[in-house]
Amino acid sequence: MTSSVAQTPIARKISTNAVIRTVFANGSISRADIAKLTGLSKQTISDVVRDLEDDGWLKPVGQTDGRPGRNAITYEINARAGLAVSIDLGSTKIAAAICDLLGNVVAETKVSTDPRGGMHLVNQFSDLIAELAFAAGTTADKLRLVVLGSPGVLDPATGHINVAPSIPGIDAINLRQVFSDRMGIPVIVENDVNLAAQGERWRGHGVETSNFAFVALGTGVGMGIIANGALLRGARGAAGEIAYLPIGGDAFDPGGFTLGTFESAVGSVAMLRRYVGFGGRNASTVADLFAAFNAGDTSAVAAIEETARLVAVAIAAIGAALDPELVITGGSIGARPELVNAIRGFLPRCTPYPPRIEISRFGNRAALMGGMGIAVERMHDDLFGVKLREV
Amino acid sequence: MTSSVAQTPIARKISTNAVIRTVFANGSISRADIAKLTGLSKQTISDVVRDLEDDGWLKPVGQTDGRPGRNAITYEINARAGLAVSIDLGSTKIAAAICDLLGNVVAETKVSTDPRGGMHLVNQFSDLIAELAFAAGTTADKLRLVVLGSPGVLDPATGHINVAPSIPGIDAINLRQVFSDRMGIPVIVENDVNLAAQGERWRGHGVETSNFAFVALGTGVGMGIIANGALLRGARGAAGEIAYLPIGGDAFDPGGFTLGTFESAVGSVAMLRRYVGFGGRNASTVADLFAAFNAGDTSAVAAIEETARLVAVAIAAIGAALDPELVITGGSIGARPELVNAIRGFLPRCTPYPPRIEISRFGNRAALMGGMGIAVERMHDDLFGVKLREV
DNA sequence: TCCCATTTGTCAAGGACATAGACAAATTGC
DNA sequence: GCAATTTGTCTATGTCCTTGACAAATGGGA
Repeated sequence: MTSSVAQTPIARKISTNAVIRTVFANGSISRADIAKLTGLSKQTISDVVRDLEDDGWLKPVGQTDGRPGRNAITYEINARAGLAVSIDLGSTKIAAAICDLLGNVVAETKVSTDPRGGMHLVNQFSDLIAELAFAAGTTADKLRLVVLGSPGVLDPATGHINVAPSIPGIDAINLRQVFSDRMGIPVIVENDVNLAAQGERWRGHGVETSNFAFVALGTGVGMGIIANGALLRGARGAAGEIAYLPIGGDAFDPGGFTLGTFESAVGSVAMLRRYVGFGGRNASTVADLFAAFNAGDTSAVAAIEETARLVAVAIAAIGAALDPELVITGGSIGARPELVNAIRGFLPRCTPYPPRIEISRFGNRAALMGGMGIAVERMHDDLFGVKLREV
Repeated sequence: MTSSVAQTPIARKISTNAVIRTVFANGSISRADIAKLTGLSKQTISDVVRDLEDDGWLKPVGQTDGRPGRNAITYEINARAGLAVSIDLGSTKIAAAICDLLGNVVAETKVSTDPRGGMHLVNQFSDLIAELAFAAGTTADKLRLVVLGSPGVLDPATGHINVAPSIPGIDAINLRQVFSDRMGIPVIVENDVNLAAQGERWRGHGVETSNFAFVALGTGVGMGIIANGALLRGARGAAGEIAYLPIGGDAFDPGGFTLGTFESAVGSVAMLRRYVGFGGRNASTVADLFAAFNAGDTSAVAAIEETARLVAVAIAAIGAALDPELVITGGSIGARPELVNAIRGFLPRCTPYPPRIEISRFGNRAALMGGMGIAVERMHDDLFGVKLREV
């Protein structure tokens, strides 16, 4: 960066941004082609590319040839110029990865969650990051950003995790603040299902659409919403908390009220209870239940069909409210094709405009992917974004 | 505008935008104060203000005095420099208004809808606009934009109204295109409930919040959603079509399926049928029903309570999906405080985080207000907006 | 009444950034 | 080897913004 005295930085910022975006979109490209694509003059492009190369963002990678005329030097993004961390905090496992400016994974790992929770998790995160940095051939001080996915409801403004029943002590500290202070870099905290939705938007089934929902079905249930191309968090960060949908039970029943009417009806506990209720005797886990289903156990078939019926009604409700083009399912139950096929069967019978249903492309890495997507996007914004002065 | 050869227009555009926004936010203001607020130099402000005054956007209105130092000339937006039309097309009435750049209503009227529909409506609109323009002391060719609110589901991309059962022939033509060609200015078509939500966001109960829903209850039911501060339309423009919520009946019942399960349970027809079912004999209209309620008719009380209970469940479902801070109710039924108070009573018993409930500030003018809000916003964008080149 | 501090708004000089066009350098095809 | 083509730099020019000097206008106090 030229150390200008803040004279007219905006024009150069816009030009720089256009150049970077063009290189991102086209991969290896010559200055002449950048000029053609951006509509800026050759001179301006040469100046901007020189600055970007001096600062390490771009690097020359080769030459054109085979066509008449002088050969051009081609440039690429220097992917290593920006590294960030994505962490998916689960109640039993922590997954973490380092990715570069282009979103390539340069190191990834997975460990058991420290059951003591609270500050012990912060220690675990920073150890994990040091290991990953070493594996990636760099050091932690070269990292620019951490995105942390966590279960629970969190305040969109402060990042404080208000409710996270499955992880002890995490709502007692401001995890974002503490972790950020420890690392010395910004930390973004986001609900894990919201991250999964972002992951699908970034490189999964959601790349083509701006309106979809990610529905996670497992021990608990949750939803991440992409609307108008952006994550929808709601007023208190509780958008997509479909555990409380008044479906599958009496909304005024105090039991369903506290646990969540819908979660009480379709969570893994409910499925197994339903199986037993139908006379099933061969399953004590959800995996057993699906095995029984595939073996033709009529109680298992009935339990799964009934669950699918309720999920279809929930998707109908979501469709009436949000009109998504697509619903992506994930989680230990939501990723089962047996269930999803059953849902696909019920859906057109309870809503006139059924959305498409797909199973998550990333399985249990969806939240990790989403964190990387957010990290890459945020790095681009921070490094090359054009911010108009707020009046 | 100086007729520059597209050299570096972006910096001046940004400065112009900052000046205009500052004058909008502060009303009558001097150039020196604009400079202080924007952080731009006095010289730049003088240049920009001169251009804006030459082009008619700003006008000098007075002088400061009473303080030491030379008096400053104060400037204001020339509100008349931009006029737009808002039309609310209903099945029985058409409301229309002309507003200026500041959103002041300069002419307003209301007529019966031409029952022949289709092209006859386009004729009616253009006649109406000519009348309004005359009343406002101007002519139709001075108008910049029309915003038209209509019932029905419309395609966000083309503006074509796909479903509008209560208005004949309107789905057979591309109303936006035909009307726009007739008027020679852009026409924006939007669902009327969406417009009502925009109206509340602009100058109603929604000014303080970025996440709320407008629920219209009347002959039919509908919802407009403001999420992250913007209207949420969904993939097919059907977001908020809560007629199809699987609440108040069996979602798999073919009857409720086609008409809409929720609408079949809480629309005005359903309310009156419910009243009769409870033994009521003194109401043939919704107004009668509320009169009977206020007279202590137990059947009316039961019918309205049951309706409120179902609406509360629907709001619980919407809350679980969207987490709005506020739900605004409107429409002939939704505007009744008797019903809304009953809803307020039920809501905390069926959801742990009940949103606030308010009755629309604008009654049956909500959609008209929303149209004006969109028109003003769009005029600002068109006239002073900064558009970066799309790479 | 007069003078001075204060504020407004213009003028002049200078820097950053963009464009256009000329031109040298490099490459392919005949 | 030469012409055509393409790349990338150099030069000239113009817009836009900033800073600092300065004239003009005003209120308050001696």
